[in-house]
Amino acid sequence: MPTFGLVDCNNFYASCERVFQPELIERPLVVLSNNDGCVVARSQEAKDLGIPMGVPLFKIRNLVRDHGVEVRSSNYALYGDLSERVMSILADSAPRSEVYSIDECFLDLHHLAVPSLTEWCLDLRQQVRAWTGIPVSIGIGPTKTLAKLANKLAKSSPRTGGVLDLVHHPQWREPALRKVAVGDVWGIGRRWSQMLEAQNIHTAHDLSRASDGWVRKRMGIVGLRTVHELRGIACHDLDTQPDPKQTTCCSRSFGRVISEKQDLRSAVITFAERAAGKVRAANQVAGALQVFVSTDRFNKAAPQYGSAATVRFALPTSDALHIVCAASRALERVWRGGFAYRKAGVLLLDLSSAQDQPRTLFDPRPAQKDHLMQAVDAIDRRHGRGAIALGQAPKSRPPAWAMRQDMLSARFTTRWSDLVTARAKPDGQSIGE
DNA sequence: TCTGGGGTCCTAGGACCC
DNA sequence: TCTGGGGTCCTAGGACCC
Repeated sequence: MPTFGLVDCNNFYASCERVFQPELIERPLVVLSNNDGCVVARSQEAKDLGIPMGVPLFKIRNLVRDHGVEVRSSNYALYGDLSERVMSILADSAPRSEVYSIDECFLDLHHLAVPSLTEWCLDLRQQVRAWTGIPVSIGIGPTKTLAKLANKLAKSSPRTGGVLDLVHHPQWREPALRKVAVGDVWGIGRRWSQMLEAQNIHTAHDLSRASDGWVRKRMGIVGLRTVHELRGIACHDLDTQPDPKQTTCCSRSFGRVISEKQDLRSAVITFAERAAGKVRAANQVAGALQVFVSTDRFNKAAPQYGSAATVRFALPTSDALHIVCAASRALERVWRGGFAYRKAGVLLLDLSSAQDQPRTLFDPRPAQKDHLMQAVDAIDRRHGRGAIALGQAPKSRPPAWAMRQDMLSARFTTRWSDLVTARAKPDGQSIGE
């Protein structure tokens, strides 16, 4: 029987913050989205206070004040780095693995010759914890969907010790399905959850017993796969070599609204440069570009406007000069004066590998241009993103559209200046700071 | 006052072709 | 009064994920 393991970091962003700020341990802690807008991660203590996922910070101000909740801005440099460390341990542990998200990894545990898979997973948990400081839970199932479900239960019931195996304990499968709400099943989002509840389907178990025909009609082939997976029929294999990306995006909400074309332009140009950098890092080229802008959708009093424009390149490119020029032209098409803009973004579309591009007889890409971009990328790698920018990029620092990040912790692992220092106390007894 | 960013897949409908 | 069938490609929108 196929045996999938799902390793999921517990309260990942909150756990990352704690690794280098031990004063946060056992305290209610939330991490915010960009612009310090919504709660995107919570420590267990914060969950216990009833702080929901995704709630805007201003709606829980009283809770934060009354319970001394610690608040941090998102620190993706830190989370990304710790994620890589966790994932490299996991990749070494199993013959095949799939990094599914910044805090999740599927493992192929099928051919693992160990006496007890549960014991083996408990050891792996310990190892990740000891080497990175990050706590994880592990669910095991005959399908990815059941591994996800087992993981959820492993995390929520302490007596599992953080590991639940539904492959070698098939008798636990039905009770497990009965315990999980239908909306918590992997692949069942808000809309389908509402629809299913209205049909008296409340748990994963109820859903697993729905008829194929009905599911196919109401939820399409995607929903049917989920139902089959709940029954133990694997529809999704491990994706060890994820397909190269088809699109890449760089977009932001601004720290405040913007009405000047020049400010919007500076944002769009910066996003275009960053998106171009991402595409070059993946050794890809883009066939087209889209710029989108919008006003503040939450401010019902203000006049609303949103638009997007697409520009196709004559030849696929990753050259920042081409991409910025195209973004600038696209902005001319979507810009309308008299609105307060809150968000903009640049999408690069139709990505393909930089290698297998057909060359044309009149190829307008001199090799020198490639060298210029390589130099730009090298400088950015050495001195940090944005160290070098096109002449069109913003001069004001911080730019008018800058994000709010008022509670940012240090880049403990990716910046020399942010390293934690350990120092022996004068009495020589203990290590502090 | 204050509400994230970056992706994937599927489906339906229209344009167009033979 | 009567007006094909089948295919592809493209796009927009809707569902989902973290």
